[in-house]
Amino acid sequence: MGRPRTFDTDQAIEKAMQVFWTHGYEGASLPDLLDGMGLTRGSLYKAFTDKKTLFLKVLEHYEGKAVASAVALMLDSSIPNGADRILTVFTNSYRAVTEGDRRGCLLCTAAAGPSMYDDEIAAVVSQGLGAMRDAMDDALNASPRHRDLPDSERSALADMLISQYVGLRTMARARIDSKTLRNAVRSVGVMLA
Amino acid sequence: MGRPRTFDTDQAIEKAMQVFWTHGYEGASLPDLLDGMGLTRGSLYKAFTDKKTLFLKVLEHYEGKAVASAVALMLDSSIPNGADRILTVFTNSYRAVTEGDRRGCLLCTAAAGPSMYDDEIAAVVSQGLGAMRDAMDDALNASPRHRDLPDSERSALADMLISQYVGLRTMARARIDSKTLRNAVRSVGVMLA
DNA sequence: ACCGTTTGGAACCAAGCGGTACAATACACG
DNA sequence: CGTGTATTGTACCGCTTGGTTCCAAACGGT
Repeated sequence: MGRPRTFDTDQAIEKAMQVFWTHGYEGASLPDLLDGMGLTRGSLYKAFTDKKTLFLKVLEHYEGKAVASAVALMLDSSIPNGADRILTVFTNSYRAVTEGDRRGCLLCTAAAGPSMYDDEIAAVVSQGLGAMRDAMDDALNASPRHRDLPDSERSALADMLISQYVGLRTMARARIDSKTLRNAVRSVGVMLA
Repeated sequence: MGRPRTFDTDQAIEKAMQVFWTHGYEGASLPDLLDGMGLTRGSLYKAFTDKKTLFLKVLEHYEGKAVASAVALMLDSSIPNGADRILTVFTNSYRAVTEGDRRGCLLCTAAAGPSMYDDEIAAVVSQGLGAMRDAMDDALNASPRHRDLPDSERSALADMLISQYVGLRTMARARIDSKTLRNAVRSVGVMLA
């Protein structure tokens, strides 16, 4: 009963994700979101409570999409060497830049911004980055060169790789020269080889 | 002639730097700055024109201080092995966290934020990170293990290291578990050793 | 002592923010 | 075919933002 929604919720979240991805959390104003999502204030607040709640939904959506696909790639046993899987994630990040996508990673941008002072947002962001890190660790376990490292050392290497990932995507957003990014990825490859 | 300033300009910039460092550029409101600098709107705008101009001065101040000292460390020949100098920069970043300083690096925070859409700010930030990168390259030239690498490979390693640095300091700001940061630094040490 | 300049401080400004209230609207159901 | 209910669009809210203006007070030079 009652008037039915004229928009699809998931689709609206997807569009909101694009806006937040481009502008960041605090950089995305309500008008930006309304415009990008194609709905009005009333509908947005009815469906998503407020901006922060919407952002949390968007973060979940991002994790279920971008993060999950990176994680899946790193667990993909059709690439036999886990180090190659990790390198592919880095290469993909670089290729996004060459294809004109300088938005970087939504999680990494959020991690750097003031929105991290909010505990709920911080928790979701940390969780997403943690999932990436764990997948890297698993991938290292499928790498001949790293499989036999002591657990603590392999785990530490995963920590270094997630940090490297955050740095790379942050610098992509910062419009750092793409040669620098390319070389950074190349060196990751050399290090893992 | 005329009434003299009752505050010291450099000191005011130093205080402004603390505010920007903590809150980031867009996160620092005028009241935040006025409060932290201990002066009023009239004085601030008379002395520094506007917020953005003040931030540019602050960035220069930061580069002349924090960046310059990191660069100096990486060129310090009293530490014979350049790789050790680089690792010290990373260790120092980690130690800042253990000492309760989660503000990260002013440049890295700016790099991730929307202020990078301003060309003047982007230029100064890129220049600062570039100075760090070049110093890392120089330090690698003073490392037995890297001195004899082909130029392109050593340069690519410097690109990877600056990216690693940005990632580490971004994650520090993002309140990522300090063990993760410690392990990332440890792995950098292993990689360079 | 006076004059000119520049300060510090508060009042003020328009614009933009996130968020709310409410009337008009459009559909499902009895 | 109403009637009820949820959604929609809009006008509006209070607050904060960065930035300007104005003036009395404070000082240096003559």
